[in-house]
Amino acid sequence: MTTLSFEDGTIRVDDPPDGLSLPFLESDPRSGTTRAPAFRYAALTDVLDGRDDAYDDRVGTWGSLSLSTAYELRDYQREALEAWQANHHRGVIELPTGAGKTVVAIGAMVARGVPTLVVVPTVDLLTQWRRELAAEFDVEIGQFGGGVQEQGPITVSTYDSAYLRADDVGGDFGFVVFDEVHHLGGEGYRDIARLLAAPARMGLTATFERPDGAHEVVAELVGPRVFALDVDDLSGDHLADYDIKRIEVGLSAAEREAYDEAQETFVDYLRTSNLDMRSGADYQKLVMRSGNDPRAREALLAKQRARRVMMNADAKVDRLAEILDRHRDDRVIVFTAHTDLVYRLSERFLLPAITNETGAAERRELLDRFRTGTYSRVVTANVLDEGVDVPDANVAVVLSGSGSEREFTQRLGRILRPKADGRRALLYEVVTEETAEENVAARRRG
DNA sequence: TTGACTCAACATCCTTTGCTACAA
DNA sequence: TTGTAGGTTTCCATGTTGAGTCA
Repeated sequence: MTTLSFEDGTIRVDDPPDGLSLPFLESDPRSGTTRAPAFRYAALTDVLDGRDDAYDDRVGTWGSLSLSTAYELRDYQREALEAWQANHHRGVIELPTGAGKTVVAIGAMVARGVPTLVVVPTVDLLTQWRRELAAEFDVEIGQFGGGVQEQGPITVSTYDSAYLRADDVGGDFGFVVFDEVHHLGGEGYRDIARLLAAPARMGLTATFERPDGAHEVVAELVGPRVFALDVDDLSGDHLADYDIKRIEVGLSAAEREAYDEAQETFVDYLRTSNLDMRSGADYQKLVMRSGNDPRAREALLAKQRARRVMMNADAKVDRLAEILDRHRDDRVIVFTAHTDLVYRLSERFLLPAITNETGAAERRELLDRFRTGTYSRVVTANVLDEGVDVPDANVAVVLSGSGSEREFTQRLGRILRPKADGRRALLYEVVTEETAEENVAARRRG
């Protein structure tokens, strides 16, 4: 009889029925068996069921869990859950930060009632999920990551640990939830989803699409986007109303000279080297050339000098002074692109700073003080963009940033938790005029 | 257990012009 | 005609994280 079993991230098929031919089924001459990548398990059983072939399934033996929740889903959360269920328990749900993605996943766990793996990008998120799940469910919550390797009926794992464990435990879960699922498009991380057999799959993110197009890979591994709401769909109702104010500043004479000089070096190289610069891929080409072409390298370094000048312009610091003054009674988060500037601002305005160099303990204490109101301001580069539970603020100042739509959405999301007094949130975007930053800013606004 | 360290992985990185092939 | 997409061969720098190692 045909037998299916999980083996090292694959589904091993012994004695396949006659005439069974599937594009993803490969014979493995070394062991004399037939195999499929584990993530094809659901498709494989669908075909076998359709053919009325009797088979012995030793993969889907994870049993069931009896779970219940006290959560009352909001309308849109219920819709999201139903859309996912209607798509055979696969797919990505796109909801803005603060819209309660976790709750949707909890609803799905209750509905499925099978051992579940939750995969998250950071240890911080791992802790949050564990806390939430432990409060909600009466089962042991396991953990892979942060120095702990304990499997439970429901287990929360970092992407890194999941990558290391997937071929081993990939047959133990009937449901997998990928938080911040856009990470799954990364070259290495996508293997996690390939090595898991779980037929039910849910991806959660605020920004599904990736500039490199890898969301298509994610859609193949987890399922297509089945439900999406953006910030504007929920603002005023479940999220705070907000305004975006764009402030343009100029460069000083010295900065302008430095910027123009560097930019000219860059553009000049493009002109004389037959290099079009229309997409990220073209930029990548320049990077490759710079490996053995000194002129290309010089052009690239010049471009970086120009970026530094425009993103860290002195006038931005002056403008920040005014903004901080105007919002003396508000809770403000200041974002930059470079850590240098974070420390410069921290010194000048006596702002608590958080960067990658800030240790875990110090970071926790700082955010705690921000939460309780001891601090009303904080300055950071990219640390607080994602995966950290950031206390509520109502004013964000984006002094500089990348052209990433995702980064912008995440930063905006930091001020959108509904305000008790119904106040509107406010995001300042400070842009250096007559520089490439105008393009950068346009790109991130989609 | 903690802290300092190293390493690997991931993400971003984009001028203003013309050319070609192809689809609508 | 008009508009739009076009294709790929290991990597300049900066920011950030998780895992692993060692004291």
